[in-house]
Amino acid sequence: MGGLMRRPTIMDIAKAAGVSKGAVSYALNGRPGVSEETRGRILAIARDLGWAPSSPARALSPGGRVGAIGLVVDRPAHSLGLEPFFMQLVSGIETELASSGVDLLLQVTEDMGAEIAAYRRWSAERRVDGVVMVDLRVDDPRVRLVEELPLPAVLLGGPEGVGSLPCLYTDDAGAMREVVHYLAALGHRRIVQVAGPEEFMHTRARVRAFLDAAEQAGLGEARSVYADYTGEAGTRTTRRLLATTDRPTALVYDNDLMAVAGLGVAREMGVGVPSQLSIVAWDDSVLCRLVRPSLTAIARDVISYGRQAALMLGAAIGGGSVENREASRGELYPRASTGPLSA
Amino acid sequence: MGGLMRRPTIMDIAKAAGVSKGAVSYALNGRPGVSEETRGRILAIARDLGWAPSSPARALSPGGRVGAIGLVVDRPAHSLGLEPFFMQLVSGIETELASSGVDLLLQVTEDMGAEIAAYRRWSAERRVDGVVMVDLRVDDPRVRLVEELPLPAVLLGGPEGVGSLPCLYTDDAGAMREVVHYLAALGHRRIVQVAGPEEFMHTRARVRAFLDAAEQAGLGEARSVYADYTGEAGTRTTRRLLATTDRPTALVYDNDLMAVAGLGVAREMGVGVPSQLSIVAWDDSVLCRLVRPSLTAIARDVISYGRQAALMLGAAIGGGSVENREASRGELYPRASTGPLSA
DNA sequence: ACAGAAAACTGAACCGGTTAAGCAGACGGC
DNA sequence: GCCGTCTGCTTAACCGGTTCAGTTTTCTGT
Repeated sequence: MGGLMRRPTIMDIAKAAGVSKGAVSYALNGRPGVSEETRGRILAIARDLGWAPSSPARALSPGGRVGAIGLVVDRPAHSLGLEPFFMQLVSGIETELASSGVDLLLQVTEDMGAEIAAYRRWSAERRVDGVVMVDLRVDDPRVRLVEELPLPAVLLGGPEGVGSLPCLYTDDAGAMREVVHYLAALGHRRIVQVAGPEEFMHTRARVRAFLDAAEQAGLGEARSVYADYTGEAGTRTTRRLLATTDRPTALVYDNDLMAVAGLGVAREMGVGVPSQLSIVAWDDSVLCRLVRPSLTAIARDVISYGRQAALMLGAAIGGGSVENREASRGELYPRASTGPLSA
Repeated sequence: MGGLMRRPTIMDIAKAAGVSKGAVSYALNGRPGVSEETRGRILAIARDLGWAPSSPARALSPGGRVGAIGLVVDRPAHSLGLEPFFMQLVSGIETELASSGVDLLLQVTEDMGAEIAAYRRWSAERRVDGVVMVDLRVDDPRVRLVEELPLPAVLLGGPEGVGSLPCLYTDDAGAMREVVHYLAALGHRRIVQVAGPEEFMHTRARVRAFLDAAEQAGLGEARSVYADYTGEAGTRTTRRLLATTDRPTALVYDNDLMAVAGLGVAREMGVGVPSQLSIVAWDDSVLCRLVRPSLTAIARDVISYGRQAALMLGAAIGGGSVENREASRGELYPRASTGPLSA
């Protein structure tokens, strides 16, 4: 059940050093108010005792931080496990937090209502100092909520629709244009985007960029269909698309999971990849490299994306006003799933 | 930067209700000491004010809980994103925690040293009330550490090597025997297990069960090779195994990621699945269903695994002594990747 | 009507830190 | 010699809850 020794407090240190607990606090926090000699003695005792500051006690002091930030991931649990994006993001956030001893609270919810409840509770109960929000939506109710809550936040997405909140955004439109031009250059004319949920802002941006770029490239028959990022949706949608008489010759998926599902369907239906169908996945991952043929993908540096988000949130928590930032754009990695039509 | 209104405290409620803060505390916690009428009034005021208890303040009181538990995942970040197991586990843990308002702290580390440091810090700083530990190792240093720390814990794994800590274990050996018998019944004689890292206890258990069952079934040439769960390891190992003259006719992978990688290699090398090679994956996931051919897999109910772990940890935190439990065993789901040899 | 007990509530201490205010002693300047 | 400042430390209040020990009020029994 664990050791019995009471955790040492600054009072224990004070007694051992023969000073008051105020002096100990000054010494431990590197503030003036104690002589260097006393400070050294106190630090040594603290080390010997294995003292560490009580996070709740710190948080309780006026102006104190709880030393934790929150992240809510609102995706169906079974699809989530497969999206490397989130774990990578978590990983990136944590590398940044590690140095400052800040922890990450992760919550997986099944709907937006639960997500909103989580922010409310975290703020009201003082569980976190701030939150990173992902999957920005059109008219996102979270934006207004968090704006009026005492809860610093950084949005991943935007820069439109973020209200007064600082955001970290990527040039999805630019990356999408690159994809379309690449496919056009390979000779594809009937291309379809299997997009994410319509309510996501980044879906909007990508769809618009896809259609615009296609039109500009003279690909009249381009269109986008919405799906929900799950493998099932990828399967269903692809099956439908490939069953038409004038089936598309290239498909662009908004996440890797749907792309892999699509690849499976093509194989099942006897449609050769890339000989008869090219496939591009958004968000690269080991997954794209593991399947055969390996998938051409848009890769972004999600780890550094997470790090930057954590950095910005740290600044926002610190109280400064934070500038919006643009993260590095995704790059296209051509692999075996794309090519010119043959036969 | 967020609303300006100060968070309401029980003192605010006390003033509004014209009682002392002690009375408010009794009322809010459903304890005797206030009349039903006063209690009702206080609750109404609390609701109107949008009051919620300050987590740090609660934790600070003698015997107070911080209302959070921790989970450290010690896997390389890039492979991790793909293992549905962890997200499912997180998801399961959280469904159990949700009702009691307990939060989950997630930390992703790159090595065991960092993991141990995390437990130390969490315990010393009172960040969590307890932890769930996964991937139990042979002579696991975490066991002794956590035993002597004031830090309730539940281990996923065992029941050997868990010291005095409560654990939740699965009958991996039984499931493995089922796999071997299934393959033997299909006529396979040269089977190889691509196992996880040797230092994991569950790897040991599975390897032993695999070899024992194979011998019992008269499959003299069965053997196990260790890998590290990453796609790269799956690729490399499979390539090596399939390049031998007497190549195996069936491979059993210890996780889904390596299995998918193996499938890719087989395809690349022109080895038909399942006509010339059968593949079984441990831990089912959407991934196994998405690739073609779909992978035969051992599926466990990871969500309920997580829930049970959370439940046990809750009991351990509560102070009771917790019985070890056996979680439901994984079941074999035969799909398209296994079959008798043809040709 | 009044003692005694139970119910309702108050006041204060406590958890473990931070920090403003106060105070004694050393030092420097003139 | 005295005044003022600086250093080094102590005291005490505060954060927002919980809880124990009392105190007052109300109920009960005879």
